Amino acid sequence: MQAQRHSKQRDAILENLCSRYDHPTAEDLYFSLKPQIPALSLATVYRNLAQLESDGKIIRIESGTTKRYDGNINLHYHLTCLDCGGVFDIFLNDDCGLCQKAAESFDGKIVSHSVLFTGYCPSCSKQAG
Amino acid sequence: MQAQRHSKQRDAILENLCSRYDHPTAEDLYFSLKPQIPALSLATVYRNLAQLESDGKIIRIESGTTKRYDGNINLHYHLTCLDCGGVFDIFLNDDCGLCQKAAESFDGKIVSHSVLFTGYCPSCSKQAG
DNA sequence: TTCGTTAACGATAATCGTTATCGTTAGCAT
DNA sequence: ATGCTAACGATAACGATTATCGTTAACGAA
Repeated sequence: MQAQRHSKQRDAILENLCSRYDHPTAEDLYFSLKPQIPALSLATVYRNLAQLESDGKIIRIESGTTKRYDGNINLHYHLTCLDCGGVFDIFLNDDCGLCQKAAESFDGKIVSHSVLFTGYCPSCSKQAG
Repeated sequence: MQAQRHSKQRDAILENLCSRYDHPTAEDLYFSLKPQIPALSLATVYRNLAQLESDGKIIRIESGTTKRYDGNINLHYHLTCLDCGGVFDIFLNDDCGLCQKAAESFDGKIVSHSVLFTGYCPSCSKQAG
């Protein structure tokens, strides 16, 4: 296995992702970084997101058709708004014993977990209900 | 809005899905039903899965690239095996207070939730670890 | 500092799951 | 039986992601 080389593009992608809280798609990041790195290719964004994810530096959110990414790797959950389609963070103090209970009732090995809520975000729930 | 009509295809899809526990993809169901309904079209499978899902009769599992479906609509969670790629059921008695805690700490409205564990299924965890 | 190796890049073609289109079929109310 | 149109089957289109390939640049060794 070869050493991973440093790259401006990967740095920029990670930095951009960690500085925002809207859980962008690969394309969102691409357009966000394009002014800063005009020669950037969308393929490079996908490549680096995959790499950063397998390195455990970012999180992939499986929400609907398009994958979204999160630079916050601390334990937290997400909610997809049925109205605006946005993805929002939900911070709990712990996992509510979910992993322990799951480990007790499942005859396999649990490595990680993710929770995806659906509902209405603060803004949309105030407007309509 | 027009009334939903009955169709053999939809019946067969729902029945097939409810009789199995492997969380098949649309294509899995298509090939499974093809001998029984030779004229079946893959588009029909997709159409009916979407309809059954919006009717609340089945559940869609967002696991990786391909959507999978589950005929069991009772509360339970899933685990994706990192080894074999299969999706397995995890039954807990309740949601461990997840929804309540989330509602308390989130200024929006929560409608539903899903939990996806990753790890190793019983069979794969016995073989390797 | 220069050189050689090759990881990573940019551009773009290919892939693949899913959705849309459209002419035909069949469920069901009249 | 007849008419209306939801649902069908076949297939084209779509969109997100991945693979390919020639070029560029990171970085260890000379």
